[in-house]
Amino acid sequence: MAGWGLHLLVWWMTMATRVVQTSRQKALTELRRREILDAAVRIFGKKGFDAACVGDIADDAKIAKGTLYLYFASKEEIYRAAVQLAVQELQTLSVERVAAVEGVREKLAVAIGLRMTFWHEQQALYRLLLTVGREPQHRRQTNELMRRAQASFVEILEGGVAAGELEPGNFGDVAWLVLDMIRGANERRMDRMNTCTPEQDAATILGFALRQVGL
Amino acid sequence: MAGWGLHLLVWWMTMATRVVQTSRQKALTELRRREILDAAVRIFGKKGFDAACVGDIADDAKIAKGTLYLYFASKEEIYRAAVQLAVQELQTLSVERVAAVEGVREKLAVAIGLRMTFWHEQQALYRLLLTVGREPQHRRQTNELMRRAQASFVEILEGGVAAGELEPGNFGDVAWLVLDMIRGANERRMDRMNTCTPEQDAATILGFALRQVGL
Amino acid sequence: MAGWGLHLLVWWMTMATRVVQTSRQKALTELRRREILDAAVRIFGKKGFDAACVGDIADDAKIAKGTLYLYFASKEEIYRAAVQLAVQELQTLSVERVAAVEGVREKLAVAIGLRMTFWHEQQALYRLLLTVGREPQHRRQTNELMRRAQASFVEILEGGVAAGELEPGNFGDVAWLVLDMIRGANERRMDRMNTCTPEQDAATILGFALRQVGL
Amino acid sequence: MAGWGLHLLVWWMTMATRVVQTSRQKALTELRRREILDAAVRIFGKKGFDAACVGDIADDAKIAKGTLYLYFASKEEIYRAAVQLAVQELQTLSVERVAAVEGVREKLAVAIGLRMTFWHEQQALYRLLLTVGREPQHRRQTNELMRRAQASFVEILEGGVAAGELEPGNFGDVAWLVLDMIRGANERRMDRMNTCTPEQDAATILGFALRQVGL
DNA sequence: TATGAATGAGTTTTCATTCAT
DNA sequence: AATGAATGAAAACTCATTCAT
Repeated sequence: MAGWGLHLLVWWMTMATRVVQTSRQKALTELRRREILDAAVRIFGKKGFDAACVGDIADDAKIAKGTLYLYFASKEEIYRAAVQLAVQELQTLSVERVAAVEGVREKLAVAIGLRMTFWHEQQALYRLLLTVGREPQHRRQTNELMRRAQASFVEILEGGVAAGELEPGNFGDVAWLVLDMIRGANERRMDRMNTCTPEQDAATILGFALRQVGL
Repeated sequence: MAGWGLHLLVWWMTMATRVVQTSRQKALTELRRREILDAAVRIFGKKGFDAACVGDIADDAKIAKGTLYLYFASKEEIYRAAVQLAVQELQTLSVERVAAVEGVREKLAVAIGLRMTFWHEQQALYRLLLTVGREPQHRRQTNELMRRAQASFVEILEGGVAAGELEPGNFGDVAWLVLDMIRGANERRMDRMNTCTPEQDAATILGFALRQVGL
Repeated sequence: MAGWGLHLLVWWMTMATRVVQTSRQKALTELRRREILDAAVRIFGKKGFDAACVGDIADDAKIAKGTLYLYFASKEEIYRAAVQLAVQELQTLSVERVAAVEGVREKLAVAIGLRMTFWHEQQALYRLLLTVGREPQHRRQTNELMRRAQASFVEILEGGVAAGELEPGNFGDVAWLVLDMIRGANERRMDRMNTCTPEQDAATILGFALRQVGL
Repeated sequence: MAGWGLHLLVWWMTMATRVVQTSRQKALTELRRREILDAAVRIFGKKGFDAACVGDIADDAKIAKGTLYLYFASKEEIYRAAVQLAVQELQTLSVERVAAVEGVREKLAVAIGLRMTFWHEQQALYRLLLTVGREPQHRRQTNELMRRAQASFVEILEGGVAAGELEPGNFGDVAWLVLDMIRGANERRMDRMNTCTPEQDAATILGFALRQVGL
């Protein structure tokens, strides 16, 4: 009974301060979404999509289960948003860093190195992509991300041709080669089948890539 | 009493046919197991481990749900058996075919080509490995299989050194390179991101590999 | 294929000797039923009615599951037959032994002592009555058995009145008293809450009973 | 910023109502648990442990199957809680009422009478103890309860010795006698083999008991 | 907006009974 | 008469999602 009276009061005060709230609200909402996604990445990465349950994510994010559904429409949605978020970050970072250096060799080194260290630091998220991302219902999204990553490597190599540093060639395959190797090295490190540092792996992969394009 | 004589006769004949029965029975049992595993591969491959339900597999195998449990103790068990079966087949085939040709170049070509076409023909099963095999609970088994595959490539390359066809080198990394690329090419074909034939892909990968070892 | 030819032959020989068989068959059938019931008592007694599964009983009886159903129509039926069998045995034995002695005191001693030792030796069966017999679907049968047992004690006591050894009284209650105590003592022994021998318990119960009827 | 002030106010009021909420919540939870246990007692008592299914209990309690599992971890747990609850109630009541009267004779009369009427009013629960309680998996818990009940009767009798109302004797057996008879009478009433009122039965049993201890 | 109790469809697994051989 | 593979109905339990507060 007292509960309701209080609720009404709160509601009234909320209304009264709505103008101030609005912009703050938006920021808070965004913050909450981030917290939830961070939790989701940790939990999905640890348990896989099906084995992870919404309650686990809510607990990890320190909110109630029902609250999750104020920010995301479904478990699926959470997954998709989590992946999107991380990949966008990587993509932005990559474009920026690659643009900051000169020469194919350097650009390749930066792009490969960034990917290796980024995923190394975001193991939970990478695991998520590896497992959940390969499941039938998420395949399409994952492929789209891969395609974009490949395109960015092709772009670097073609920039090299334009600058006269490189002979023209079938760069599509080389780009895939690089991505396949980054993925392999990452997985092996996560599964402890690989004792190199991310930097050493990056160097090896760069070496392989350069040899393929004749540098 | 004629009765006892008869009993003995019946007993003897029963024993006599038992041998026939037993072996026939065994064959039937083995057949059913195979049918179930084939169904399992199809269903797991299509839906992933968790999303696939035991009833789906039973339906696909055209038997009752309960019957499954006469042949396998659990869903897990079915998965493990399905993977084991296929991988054993590939491994045996690989060893045999590789031994049948001479020279590193040839051996590599055979090993890569076989893997590409084998998985091309067993797409459902490959999908199974890609998805289910990466889930946390199956990681260990999958890694073990990968490790064995890598070892077989290293062996081929070291055979080349022994035969004086190749300079010694760090073949471990090259072996992983090859496996990573096979995997990438396979996945892309399954996801229709790749329009080459398995044979063309195999050729590309062989080219990359040979360039890395200096042939 | 050979299997069928053999089966036909056996069938023919079976037909040919049918006359001889008939009576033996009956005896064999009865024997099998007994073997099954013995197994059932062991298994039901150990696990309870629901937890015991038909396969366990078949295994214990060293026959195939399907064969059970040639002798009994259902699990229920097996249970009922098992109880019936044992109780009939006890009843027959009791009547016989009680008739063999003279005097209320002696007859009571024999009836109580027999029940104590009988159930002590047939613990599995007793357990069966205690657990399964109290379940709703078996209540009626169990009650009928108890009623008969009570009647036999009343009969002994009334025989004493007729012989002038005892004053008339409400023997119904005393008879129940005796049965309740026998049951209690039996259960406690099975559950190791009681360290007396069955004979000591019988003596205690007899003492209580005699005091109640004024002997 | 007014905004922060508001937040603090809301936080404080939330805390303030939380105390009220919490205790109300607790009461509701306890209520639900009771409703479920009542339903469980009815259903278990009617069908036995195995035959009763969780859905039946949920239906009877007018909640969804899943809701049960918010209050109890398993079917087993529900059973244990139901028995515990009732027995605790009886035990408390018994101690209290027995302490309220003077003299062995009176104390015995109260203890026996209470047990007879309590179980008469709680037939469903008594049935539960009789059937489920005797099943192998619950034997231990049931025995423990019996042992405690016996001890309470022994205590009454020994109190009589201390007060000089009774000669010392082997009260253990007499205590079991009383419990065995209470049980027998209860069961017979439930099975309609007995037409006395609980009070008449109590009187009969008291008479038997007093005669055994020489009163 | 935040909560977490409630829901019920859906999952794996068991087992009494049947039936082709 | 004997077998044991096959069946499928049920059971216990889980969890994404909803909704009253």
